[in-house]
Amino acid sequence: MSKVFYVTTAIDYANAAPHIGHVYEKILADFLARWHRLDGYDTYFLTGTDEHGEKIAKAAAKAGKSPKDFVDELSEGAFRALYDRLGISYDDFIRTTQERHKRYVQQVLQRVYDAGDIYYAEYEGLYSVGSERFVTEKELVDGVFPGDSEPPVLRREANYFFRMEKYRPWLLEFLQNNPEFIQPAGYRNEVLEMLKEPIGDLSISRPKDRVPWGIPIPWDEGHVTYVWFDALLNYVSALVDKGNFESHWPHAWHVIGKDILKPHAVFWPTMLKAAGLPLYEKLVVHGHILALDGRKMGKSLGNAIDPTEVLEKYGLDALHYTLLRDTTLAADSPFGEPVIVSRLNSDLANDLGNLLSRVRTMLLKYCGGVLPEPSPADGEIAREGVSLAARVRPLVRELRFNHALEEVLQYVRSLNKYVNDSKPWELARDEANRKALGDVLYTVVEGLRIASVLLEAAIPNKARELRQALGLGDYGVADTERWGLAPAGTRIPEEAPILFPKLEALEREGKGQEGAKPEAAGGKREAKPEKAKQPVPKAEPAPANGPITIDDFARVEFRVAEVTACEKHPQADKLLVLQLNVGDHTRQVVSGIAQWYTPEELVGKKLILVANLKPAKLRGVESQGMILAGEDAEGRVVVVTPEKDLPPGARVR
RNA sequence: GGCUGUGUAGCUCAGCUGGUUAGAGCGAACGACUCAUAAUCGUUAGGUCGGCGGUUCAAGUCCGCCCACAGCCA
Repeated sequence: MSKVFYVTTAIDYANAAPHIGHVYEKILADFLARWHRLDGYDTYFLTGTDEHGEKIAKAAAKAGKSPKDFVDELSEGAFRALYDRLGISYDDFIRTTQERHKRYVQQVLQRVYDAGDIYYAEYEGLYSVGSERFVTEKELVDGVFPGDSEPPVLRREANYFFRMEKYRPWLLEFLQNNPEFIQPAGYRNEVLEMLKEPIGDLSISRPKDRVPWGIPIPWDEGHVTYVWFDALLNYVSALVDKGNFESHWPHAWHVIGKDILKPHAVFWPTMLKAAGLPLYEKLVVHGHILALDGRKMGKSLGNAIDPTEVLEKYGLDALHYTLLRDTTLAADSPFGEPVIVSRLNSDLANDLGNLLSRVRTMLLKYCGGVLPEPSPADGEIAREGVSLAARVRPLVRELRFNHALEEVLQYVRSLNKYVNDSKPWELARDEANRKALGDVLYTVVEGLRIASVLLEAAIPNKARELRQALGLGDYGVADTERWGLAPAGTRIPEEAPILFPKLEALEREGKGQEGAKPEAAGGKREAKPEKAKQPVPKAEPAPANGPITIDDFARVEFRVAEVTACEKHPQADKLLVLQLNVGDHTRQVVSGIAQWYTPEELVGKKLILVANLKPAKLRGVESQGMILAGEDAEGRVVVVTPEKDLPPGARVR
């Protein structure tokens, strides 16, 4: 029984530049692809871009380009170029505007039509151009569909519909009988919930005169295929084109974001069923990447990570490793540069890179740069090493990538400990210990060989560099289950670059006060957090590093807040604890103004609150923000209040 | 409003089908060592496992209610 693995990512909608979320998903899929290749699977990895639809036609028109030129530039110039630089090891990059794809979509449409599962019907309703679908009154907020810039328009259309509802009972039963089909389980529950009620039929076409940019319906030139029937079929059309449909399709794992769960978990299986095609094997759903403060990333919020920038700054291996190590599929994960820096420095530079460095130095110094002949293996390190793959493999298959990597890192740490305990530098002082010295160094090299292979799917370039620095070649996962494959007598290179240079400088981000920034680099010195930094709110002489931009300013959220209650801090005589009414909710804020105000005189006052300051505990009491105050010539602190009355919660800008 | 999930040491999180003194990494303190990228290794951190009640010989681990947060749906 040969092992086959087919992995896909969602195809990216080519209407704007790629962001970190796109990158995250490709890295997840890349990890799976690389792991399975290393583990002896006949592996095929597909990614690509989704290039049809009204939104693209509009974006192209706005850019003054033809749709074709527009998507060419984004698909090749932005998405594919970025993925190449990221080392995404795709085997095929499909574009839905390619002939091979269009041909296949038409074939399948015709087949389903002939089978009677597609019908023609008229429909009238509110249509959101931004979201490319009909919406209901209920979904509108202030007359606009959330996320759109324009209100929906009334449209009357005749479209083709796919009889999706017909397959609902079948799908529900299938999912109940196949708990592993959608992973992680939380997303499966959501789908089961959706299927408890009618899902309706799926609109699969648009009139061509309105949306010319799409694949024509084969039996009706007046219509083009609507997004999902077009896009989803890429997973199959790419295989059919290369002739490996039969061999690979039944082993397909689709990696997707939770935002497109329904199309993949509901539309797609029913489409496949109607088309008489077998189902894919597994749906791998991931959450979203959030900013470090736990909020959504967005250009307008100014907290988005630019993938190109972090790639250049930290390298692809660190980016891959960190995104795999510090996220979970089951939930949204906060991510940012401090995470990368801290993980890069501790795991990759200190634990792994430094271990390579120390063993290389000793080999060069004590053994003339030649890997010594080892004694037969019997130690703990060898036993642990050869059994490591057996522990990592299931973790990968269960999509617990963070655990899989941590497992290997633990082994790396045990190698460092082994070196410390064995003290090769002492053995080297006495010629009588030659043999023991050689055994120790060989053991570490073997351990590193094993670790490098098991980490290779996450740090593809550096794993090979590591082995090259030891004069070693490439191995598969199975080769880590045997001890002693590093050939004795191997000569290691005299020179090798530092594997993971450490980052000393942590970018100044000016994130909230004393926040959760993992004090990454520099560490030891004198970076004492300077505790009890009481924020006596005196106009905060913000590090005047030149003027700030309007965007910087926009990140601060000021609101009017009414003091509803106030008391002295139980453990600090300079602090007051204020309860504030901020319109729709209340806040507790600790402020260092006890010398200037009594609790009584503050109650009822309206103050200005910095509402999005990261919460902090001051002497054990939580402070959810900060109030504005100024200081007069005598050093007296005065709180800021609105000149005329403003309602609690009103935004100040 | 309905459903699902989350809430464990300062921070990020492990803890499968209930069972020895609740774990790891990071950060911090102290110590050891010098082959190494001021790296590594060891020790220490005394956390009501969100709250209340229940089942049980025994509960972060099961049940009920409540609180907070998130997601999905309406």
